[in-house]
Amino acid sequence: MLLSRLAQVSQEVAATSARSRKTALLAELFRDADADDVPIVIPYLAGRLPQGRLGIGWKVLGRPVPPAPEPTLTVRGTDARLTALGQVSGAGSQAERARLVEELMGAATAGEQRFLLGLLTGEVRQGALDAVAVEGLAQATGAPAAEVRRAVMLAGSLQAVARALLADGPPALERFRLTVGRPVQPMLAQSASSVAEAVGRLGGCAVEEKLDGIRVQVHRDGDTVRVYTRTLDDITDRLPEVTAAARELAGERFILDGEVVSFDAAGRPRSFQETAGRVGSRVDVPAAAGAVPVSPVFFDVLSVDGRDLLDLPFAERHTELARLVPGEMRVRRLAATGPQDVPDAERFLADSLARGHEGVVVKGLDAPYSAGRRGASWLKVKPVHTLDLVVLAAEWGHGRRTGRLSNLHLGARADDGSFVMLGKTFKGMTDATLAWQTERLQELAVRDDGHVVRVRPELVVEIAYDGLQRSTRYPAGVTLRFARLVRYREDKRPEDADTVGTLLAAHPGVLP
DNA sequence: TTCCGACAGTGGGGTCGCAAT
DNA sequence: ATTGCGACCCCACTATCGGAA
Repeated sequence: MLLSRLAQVSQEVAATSARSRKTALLAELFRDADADDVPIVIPYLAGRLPQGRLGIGWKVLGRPVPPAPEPTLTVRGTDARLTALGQVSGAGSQAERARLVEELMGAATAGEQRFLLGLLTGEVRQGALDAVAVEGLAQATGAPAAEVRRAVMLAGSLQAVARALLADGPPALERFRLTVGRPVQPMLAQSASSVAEAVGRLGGCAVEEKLDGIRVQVHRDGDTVRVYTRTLDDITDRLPEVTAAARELAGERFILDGEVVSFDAAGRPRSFQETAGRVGSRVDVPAAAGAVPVSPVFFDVLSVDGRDLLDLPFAERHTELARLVPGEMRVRRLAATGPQDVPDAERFLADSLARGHEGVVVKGLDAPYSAGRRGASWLKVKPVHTLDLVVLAAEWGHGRRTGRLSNLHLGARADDGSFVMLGKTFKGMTDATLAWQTERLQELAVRDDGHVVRVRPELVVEIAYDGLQRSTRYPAGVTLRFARLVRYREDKRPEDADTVGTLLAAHPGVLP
């Protein structure tokens, strides 16, 4: 298949807002593709590179290259060039990659160049990611969409399913079963604002401690253990403690779901930053493990001794989990049966926070394991803090926010009356808010460099956040975690904003 | 007809590893 | 040694489509 065809369809998909039309366009494209094209076509359409990291960003994509007059690039040829490009390493590699990019761009027509640029910079934005591709694939092959979706979750890969489907048709879906050693997309949680709300929505449920670490899926088949992240990357080699822990368990073949965290000598969880830094360390794992040892804490089991447990109710999966994993390696939990247990659940949440954890997850006892879904049967409850801060500047938005001031720079008051930047946020804004603040902030503008508009510090915003974390970037040495706008406080003046001092006092222990 | 679940989009901060300076 | 960049962890929230109620 020619790249120009793909670029053309991508543009058409982006031009329509109707999902049914997007699906139809993709289905038509898939019907014309070879099975071997599809593992490339699908990630390209989602704005993803099958190679993963390539080491090319804005800096390497520098100057424009004259386009080719006629389309000659094929999808597979382009992929081969990018694969070769990704394998360049060592001294001078950046220059060599830049040369290869220029060569590729020179072979592309103007339309193909636009598409490739979007692909390489992650700006494809056509409103069709994997979910729409699944629908299109179902339409193209006559397979039921629900079965395609399930196969994708179990395969952990849309590309693999697409190739099999286009080569062999709907019967190929049979081959995608839960398999030890092949990661599946993990089940995710939605948020609830309180324990009472969560319990009310779920009825019979369990309340589990929410640990602030790295989600892991652990597969063991005899002596072989593999550890995968939420995005299904294999991190086995970085976590020898997890492999050792999995080998201690009584079962020979299983898949467990849990969180990796680090506890200090006193048994309190280390901060997310410390745990994540440890898990990210690849070069000298023994040294990193010595400084910050981690422990797996499991909360679900997907498979044991060849039995697929995904469709069992959570209560039954937990029974299997308790049989396989000793209590000290399982997450703390409270069994609840309904609204009468809310006071117990609230005490459990308070206790979890006192122990240094993030909050709780309330889980319906009847629910199956919905791989890859942000299902309504797992509800996380975390405390939310709020502050009144001052808008110091705003950044021009991208994509659908082009032409709108979007990302706010947030400042707290200092003792001398100046303002200290604590971080940024673009979350929590409706289109009306965006329109209003674009107008209002431009009235207050003192400088616009085309990216950041600095303003007189006059507008007060109420900001919600999940906690304070250390920062080397911001002057106070701290920044807000997951800051989002609640509302503009037009009733407040900058002198009424919160101070750095009160913020630090509210979160003791964040700074040494 | 209205409601609501699922999806896509818009980016945030931190840390690590690699190459360039 | 330090700096810049990209990848990959954690994540909240809104708008929209289209099927369910």
